[in-house]
Amino acid sequence: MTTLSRKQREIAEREDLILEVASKMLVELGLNGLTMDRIAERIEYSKGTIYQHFSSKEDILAALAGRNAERRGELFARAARFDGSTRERMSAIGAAYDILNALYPDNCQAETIFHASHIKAKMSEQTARAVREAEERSDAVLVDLIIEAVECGDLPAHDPQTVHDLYFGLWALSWGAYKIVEAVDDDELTERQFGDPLLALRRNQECLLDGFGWKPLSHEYDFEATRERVKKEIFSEELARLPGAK
Amino acid sequence: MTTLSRKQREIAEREDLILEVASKMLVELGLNGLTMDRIAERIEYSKGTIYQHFSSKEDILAALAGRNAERRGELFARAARFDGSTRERMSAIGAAYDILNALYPDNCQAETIFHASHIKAKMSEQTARAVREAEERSDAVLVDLIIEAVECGDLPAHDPQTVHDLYFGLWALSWGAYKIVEAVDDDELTERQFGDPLLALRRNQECLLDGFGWKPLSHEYDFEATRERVKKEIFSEELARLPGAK
DNA sequence: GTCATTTTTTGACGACTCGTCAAGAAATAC
DNA sequence: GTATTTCTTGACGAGTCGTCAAAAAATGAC
Repeated sequence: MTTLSRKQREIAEREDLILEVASKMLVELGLNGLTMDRIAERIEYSKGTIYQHFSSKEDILAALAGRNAERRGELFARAARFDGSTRERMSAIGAAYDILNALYPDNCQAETIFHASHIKAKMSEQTARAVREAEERSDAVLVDLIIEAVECGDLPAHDPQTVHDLYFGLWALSWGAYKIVEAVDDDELTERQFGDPLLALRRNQECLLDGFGWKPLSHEYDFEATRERVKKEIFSEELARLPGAK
Repeated sequence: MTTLSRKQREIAEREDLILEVASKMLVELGLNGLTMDRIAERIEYSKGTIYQHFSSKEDILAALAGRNAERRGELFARAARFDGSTRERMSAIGAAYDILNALYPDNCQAETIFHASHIKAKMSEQTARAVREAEERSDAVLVDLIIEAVECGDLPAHDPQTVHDLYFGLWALSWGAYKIVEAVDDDELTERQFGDPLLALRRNQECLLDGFGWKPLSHEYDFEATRERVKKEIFSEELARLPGAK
């Protein structure tokens, strides 16, 4: 019994190792730079062993994407439980998204690559569904909070589409902002006189919510202070693990 | 003389042909499905000939990206000349972006892939610069309009960062929205009960501009009507070329 | 401890890709 | 009609993915 579970532990550990190495390699060298031989070399197992864990390169991508979606769902759920107005809780989810990107930038990129490339077509329906379900759990937190805001009167909804629109808008804005930052080189960033894009994102999120009329509006309330509270009260542990934090 | 120019014409035509075939193949089969041998087969020339036009697969991507940025710049410039308030002209640019995506979805995707993958690293600085410059020309139209709106008082700017923030926000929102639509499968789209994502994008754009206080606000003015005017007065030719238009 | 059986690991292999370049084909010059 | 230049070709080396027979390790029986 102990022998068997030890073996299982070893297998699980190796799977983690593969994913860890793969996600770093992906960011370092891009999708084409991520090769099975190279992974095999770094984990000091042969290629055949990797194929016992994952059926293909795409399968590794899917595992990374799913893992990231799981984590996002967990962070979002914790953020949504923040003690404050519906709008403050939405800001908390914004903070959670920032933390996810700060803590696991490589896995966030992996999830994007998984969706962007024609990778899904190459995989089993089962694997694709697992990723999708994790993403749906994460999305549901956002949608539920918007619905709650409408129901309690914080967010006016003359139009039944409002919930969907805002959900889509926040997603597009936040995800788009992070992907732009990744796509644009560092030297191009300074060349185009960008300031802090993450600060710009926060301001745009608040303006978007203001535009939808979600109370309290940003000039009536200090949501930057809320973000600071969120970091302390909910994500202090995660922030401590951040490279920049000392 | 005529002989030489005929030859040059042939070469230019073949270059167009390569790019056309490549962009379609890219959307159809993804970045990995786009192979030099396959392009060669479809254009009925050998691989070596392709390499006389483009130094690598990445170089083809860069050409597609540059071409798309050029076209965007032209469409944006025309939209910015629309006869109306600064905010109406911004909606016109929104319409221009929609038209670009509708007319050349493959090239829009190519530009994204160009930025997303680690492709830039594999190219000559010169080629990368050409793409960047085309993109800067396109961006400048947007930024100039925002500056104009601040100067004429339509857009309040208590903060000097406003111009940059709004530019970044509009970019992230619009680009993010289109990429989400691409990334999500059609069946997933209905499964998640999405409505029309392009309508959702327009509403979010208006709400974002409202949130920034850009006059006139969307409840004071019918910007959907403006979009219709823009389509008729500026982009009627492009719209006629759209597959859906009859 | 030894040997048989099962499980795990390995890396050589076929099929495919990129980019090159010597040799062949075509166009041009004389 | 021939010599020269220019263009085009596809076989090639290097590198990739995923497979699978054979080797190695772990397990079980005595």
